[in-house]
Amino acid sequence: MTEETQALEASVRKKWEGVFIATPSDKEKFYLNVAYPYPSGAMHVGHGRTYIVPDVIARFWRMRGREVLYPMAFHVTGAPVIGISKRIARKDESAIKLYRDLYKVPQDVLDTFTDPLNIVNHFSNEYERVMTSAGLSIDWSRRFTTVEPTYSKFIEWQWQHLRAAGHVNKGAHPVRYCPQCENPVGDHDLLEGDKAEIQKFTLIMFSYGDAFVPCATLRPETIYGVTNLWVNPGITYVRCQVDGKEWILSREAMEKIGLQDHDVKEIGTIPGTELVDKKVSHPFCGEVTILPAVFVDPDMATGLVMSVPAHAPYDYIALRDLQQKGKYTDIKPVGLIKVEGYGEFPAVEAVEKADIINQDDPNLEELTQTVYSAEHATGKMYEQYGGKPVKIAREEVAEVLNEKHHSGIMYEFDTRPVVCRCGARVFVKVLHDQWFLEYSDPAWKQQVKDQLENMELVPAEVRTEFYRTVDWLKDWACSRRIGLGTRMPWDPEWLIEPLSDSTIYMAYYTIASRIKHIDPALLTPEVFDYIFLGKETENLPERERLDGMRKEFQYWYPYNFRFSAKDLISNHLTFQLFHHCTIFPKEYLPHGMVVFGMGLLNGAKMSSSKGNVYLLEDAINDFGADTVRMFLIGSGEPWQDFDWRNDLVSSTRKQIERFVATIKESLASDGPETDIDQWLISRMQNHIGMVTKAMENFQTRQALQESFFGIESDIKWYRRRLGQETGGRETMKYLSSVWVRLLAPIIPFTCEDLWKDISDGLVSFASWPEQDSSRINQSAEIAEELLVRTIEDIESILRILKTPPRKITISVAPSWKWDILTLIAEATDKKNVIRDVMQKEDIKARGKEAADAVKQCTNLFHKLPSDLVERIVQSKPDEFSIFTNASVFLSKDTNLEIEVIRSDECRHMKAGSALPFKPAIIIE
RNA sequence: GCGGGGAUAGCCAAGUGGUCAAAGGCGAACGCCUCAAGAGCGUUUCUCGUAGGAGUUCAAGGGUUCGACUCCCUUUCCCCGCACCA
Repeated sequence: MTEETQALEASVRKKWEGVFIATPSDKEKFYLNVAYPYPSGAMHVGHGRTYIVPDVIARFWRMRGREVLYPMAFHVTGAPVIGISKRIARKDESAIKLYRDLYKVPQDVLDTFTDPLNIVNHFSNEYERVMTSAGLSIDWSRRFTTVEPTYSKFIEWQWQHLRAAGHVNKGAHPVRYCPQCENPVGDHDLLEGDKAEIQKFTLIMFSYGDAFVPCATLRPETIYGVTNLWVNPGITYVRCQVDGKEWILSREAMEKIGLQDHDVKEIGTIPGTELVDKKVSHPFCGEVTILPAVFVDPDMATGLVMSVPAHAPYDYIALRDLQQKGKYTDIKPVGLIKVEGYGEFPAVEAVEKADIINQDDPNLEELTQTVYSAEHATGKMYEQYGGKPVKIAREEVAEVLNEKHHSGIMYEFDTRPVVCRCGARVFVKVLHDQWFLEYSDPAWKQQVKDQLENMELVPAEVRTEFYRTVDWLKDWACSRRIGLGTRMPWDPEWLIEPLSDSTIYMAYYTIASRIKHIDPALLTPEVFDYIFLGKETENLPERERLDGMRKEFQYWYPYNFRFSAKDLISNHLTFQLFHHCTIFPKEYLPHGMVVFGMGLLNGAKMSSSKGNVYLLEDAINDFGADTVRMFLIGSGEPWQDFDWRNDLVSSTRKQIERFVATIKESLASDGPETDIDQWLISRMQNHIGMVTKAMENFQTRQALQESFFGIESDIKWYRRRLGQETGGRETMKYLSSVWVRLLAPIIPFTCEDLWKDISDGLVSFASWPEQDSSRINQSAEIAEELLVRTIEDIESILRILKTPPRKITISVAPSWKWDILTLIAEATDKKNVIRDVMQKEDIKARGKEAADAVKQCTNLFHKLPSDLVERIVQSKPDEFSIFTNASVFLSKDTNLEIEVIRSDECRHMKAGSALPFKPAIIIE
């Protein structure tokens, strides 16, 4: 960025200090907000777009005379910064590198990062500073963080309402858990296994004397087909007391079970070999033998497997291997499921058909999948086992087993290993006393769906995704042990989960600047009930202030639009609807949402951990804020993914410079007004209309295209038409004033600076240009259109002409050809129009010439844009005088002599081919 | 795997039945300007063409239609989400 730009931006920033503070007024309001950032690191250009797009919209509506509120706050609740501060405290290389080198945190500040609050405080300030330098017209007086006592009071109030509405309930919940960190771990905390899902196994308890041998299965309905158990003879199993009963299982399994809501105590060991050939029993399959098998993994579930050879390929293979050695030949598969396309023993058939040789065959895994999904999809239990579809039987059998036959649940990952960032193995742990938000509640879901029905969603395609998310949402565990945040008001052992505390804060913005002046201790639920719900209670404190807040809330709410990237559809954006529906009355429910695409950097995903980021501040320093803004806006519509490419940005800078030069030149212009001015002014009306419409629809890229390149190309033509002359004084003034205002939302620094030479006040608050239909000059536009098209044709001919040209003759079509075109254009029956036209006496009289003309005109009709045909047919431009008037220009432009004639007054054979709006061109 | 959204010229992207060889921007080439470079301006940028035209294109294949980038079906590939995490 040049020093000049730097100085300009600094001076404009000064002018903007404090001016974007939004205060309720007589004007209509426009309240937009964005998902607030979690300030754990520096902003990159991807964040930049997230906040710049809404800023463009905010600036647009401000200029259209709305009272605009664009607030910002910081989400500092949650666990990530705690991990970061720990890593920095223990001098973790990669963490320090990231913060010191990439985010450029000064060493003395970095030293304070051992306290997580210092991290978020530091970056909150950075965010505000960088956002300001990007020109965001944010009302900073409403800034807050989510750990301020005042905000916590607001959260407590919200949660009491949620609980009163019956949406918060207690339960147990399986989570990924790191024993070393003593904390649940999320995807981003994992070194390995981030795709692993928690599977819910049913433990089938086989009796072995007084002890249980638990086998874990995903298919409890197959218990009827169990012919034996599998044990790994190579390992040593443990005997332990689980909830007072003796179990035999692998050591690994014992440790896992211990995390899953069971009281576990080891009492001895038993080698796998000792279990071989022992009998176990279960009421559903009788007495079966334990057989040896090497495929049994002690680290998978219980380390003991029940065998259903009729329906499980692995089991069948293992059994076959033994039987081929002449052992256990009395064991026969027991079929229990009828499957389309298979006989009595699907697994047996599948294995034999696929020529599986032994237990190590790599195809076995896929084969198992095929058989399992076939059975799940179309399988039906045999009559003696209930006759129900597998899908249903599975649930029912599990239930019976749980209730009457000591079965339980064991959770296990579907892929392993799962490893925490700290290096330790991650297990499934069942957390007790978890609080849940019951998003599964159908009635609550319905409220959200009803609200979605009334909402404006941009782009329209996201609507189905929202509905699907609502359907798909299950209960959400909303309490945490670790992290920053607000405590559950009725159970202070727990913190409120960070996504759950950020659902209605848009309402808090409306009062954020005023509530700061009240002692948090006074902020009882009754206070918020009054502010947000208008519910009176006696002896409310600070009544005057509360009234002010109540008024302000009523003025701003509901918000008009919420902006966010599309990855938040499946959680935050939908959660906030649930919460709004519960807390607020109908008239305060959200009005609309705009969903953004994602950002790429030089074609690759932006990722701080991989170092593939470009900091917004660096971008602004390198190119200037307006260039960054214009590039981001121009790279795609908000909902499209965009790619920041350093190599393409610098041309944006040049475009802005070109714009500035044009405006300065225009303001200095003092020529007389000519006919062509009418055209330019007319075109401007067009652009104003288009830009306004695009902005109203959040099509910021379209708005930029129209306001920048659309106008620029008109100016090019205007200048070409003027030749050496200077532009008309008044026209140029008008153009400058309109153009600067149209671009002000996108490149506000540049426009603010230019505006001081155009009018008083700030362009940020200047009125948006109005389309003035009285200044639309149809005939001027048509005349120029005709000239442009004709020049294109002339150039096209000159290009392929080898002989040097001397003179151009333009021959315009006679009026009877215009009649033909008009008839064609106005005909309702386009198919038979040729015949109908030829019926006309005066046309018919012209014979073949007319027939050809009809054909050509039909052709022309299809080739020209339909709105243009309509306009020219209506106004019937006088082509002869248009070309005559422009002949000096044409002659200069082509550097050739120009003659304009009427085709019926010329004998040149080409002259007769003239058509309406497409004169014959004769170059000699 | 499941759900949602996509695939248009070197790149970004507009375009939902004839107006389309397909807007606009970027990039590139050439010309003008200049001592020169850059900027600026102009032209070109699927192929062919000594007259404004013709031919082949809009992921691939098939279909509907007088006519498809646009509607339907199938396939391939890409992006987003799949949860306790911001």
